[in-house]
Amino acid sequence: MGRSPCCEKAHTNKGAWTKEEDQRLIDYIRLHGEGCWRSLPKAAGLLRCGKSCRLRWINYLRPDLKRGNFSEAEDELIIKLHSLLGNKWSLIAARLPGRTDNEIKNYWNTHIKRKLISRGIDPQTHGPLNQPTNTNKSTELDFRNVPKASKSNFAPNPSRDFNFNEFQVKAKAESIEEGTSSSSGMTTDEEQQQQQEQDKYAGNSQELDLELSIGISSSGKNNNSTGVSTANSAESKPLLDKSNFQFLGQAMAAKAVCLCCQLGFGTSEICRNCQSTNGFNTYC
DNA sequence: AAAGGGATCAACCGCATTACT
DNA sequence: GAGTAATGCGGTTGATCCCTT
Repeated sequence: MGRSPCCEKAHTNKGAWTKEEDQRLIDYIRLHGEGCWRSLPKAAGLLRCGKSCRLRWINYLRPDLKRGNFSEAEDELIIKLHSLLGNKWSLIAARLPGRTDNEIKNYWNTHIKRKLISRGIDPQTHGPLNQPTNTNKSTELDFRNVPKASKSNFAPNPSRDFNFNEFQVKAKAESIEEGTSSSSGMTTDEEQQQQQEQDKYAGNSQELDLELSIGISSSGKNNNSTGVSTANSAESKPLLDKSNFQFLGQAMAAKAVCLCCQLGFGTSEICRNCQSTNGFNTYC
């Protein structure tokens, strides 16, 4: 059965908001607060659908919004967050106070993409340009492509978290190593320049403490305890729901090796933190 | 001054997920 | 558990601005 429309389209305004509409929305939210967007337009006397009101408030009218140009630091932060999170604009926006997901998305598409391309960096993969997009390595876990995050259940488990930054830095280092293999057809000078940009970029990644972490459940008791989270956010949301976790599990199972070793902190299939009993390995 | 084209950004659309009954 | 409503998110569109010719 199809879903009913979110609003009575025949009786709603569309397009740009007028000052009067803005004021009505602001006044109403000041009095009653956010929430129940579906009933808000009627209550506020607006001929708009709830979605439209919500978007207008979040992206434009909210008092805590920071208007104006993005700073260089914000640029770099967005790039780094995007390399970690992909097009999860809402998650990225959560780490940039005063900026909205829509704003960041637009800014990415209009400015940062070009900036990265001029640096010789692929905006989607954050690897060198002209590199085959297929990163089909069994040991590589690409969280940028996991399905949309779920809001349910998957609380981080600090005791078993690993540092996502270290993971990312290693991934960067690997991609740079590949970039040096001179398969791109660039001249040596171009390669050197690109390499310098990438080195700078990878170096910055190390400086940035995003406190992004991934937690792996150590017991079957609570299978909701696994997730990637943005740990320093008051409203941090886990990135992995059940299906994502399945993806993660598959990726790890693709090569039976412990997490430390997957991340390059160990040299064999099992590290000192793993347990081996009766021929079965329990990976850390 | 006008036309054309690219850049920008607010707003919309459709889908996914969650909450509720 | 199934169906429906509400909300949130990411991709896309379209109006407007600005620069170049």
